[in-house]
Amino acid sequence: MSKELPICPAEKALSIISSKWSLYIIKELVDKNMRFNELIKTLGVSQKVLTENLKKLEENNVIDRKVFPVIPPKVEYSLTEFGKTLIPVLDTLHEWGETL
Amino acid sequence: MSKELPICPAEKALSIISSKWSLYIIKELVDKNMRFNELIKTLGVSQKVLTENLKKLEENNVIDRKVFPVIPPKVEYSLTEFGKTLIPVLDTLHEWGETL
DNA sequence: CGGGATCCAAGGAGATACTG
DNA sequence: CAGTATCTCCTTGGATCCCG
Repeated sequence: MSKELPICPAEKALSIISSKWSLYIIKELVDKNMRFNELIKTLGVSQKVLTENLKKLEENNVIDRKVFPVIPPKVEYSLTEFGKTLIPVLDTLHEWGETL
Repeated sequence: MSKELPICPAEKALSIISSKWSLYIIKELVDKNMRFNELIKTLGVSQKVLTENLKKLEENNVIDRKVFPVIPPKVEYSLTEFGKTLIPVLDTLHEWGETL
């Protein structure tokens, strides 16, 4: 019954980048592609949480998921062109965070 | 046991603005001061949650809490000068959010 | 190797009653 | 009026096991 606030675009943006790992996932993908297990090892995140985060980022067209039909399986994640537009936004956050 | 990532400044920034209501609290305070009950009525947030959010924002020097020693009690919240530096950051988020 | 399924703990958020 | 205290969900994140 709380008042329905029109959802602010800034809130939509936050809903994408404010999960615990999305920031670091994106950071890893800025200058290279990464495989599922590479992200796990580099970030120290659990499989379940990484999967959830990747799925959410993919649904929002921030990252791309490329499956190589080989044995053993190989999946590479990368930033989409749209995802790259997020970088300066995160830089802004980063700069402000440094003043804390 | 997860790897201790050095906490990114961007993550610190997010920890401040990513709670459900902080964004809207700040938005209300951009152009005016607000009292506790005014925020409750305007935002439709519960007392407990509003209190928690305000306390967190105050601890991080984003908002100022001014108590007027009158009966009945009067408390006004406002953006600090530092808090105002957050506005362009939120604008950036807002703009990016619109492209979603 | 890249997940899916399940279970569990912790914290965020809401509703409500009470107080100086 | 401006909170505090309490109780109850619900959502996130973490750990583990399983499978093609």
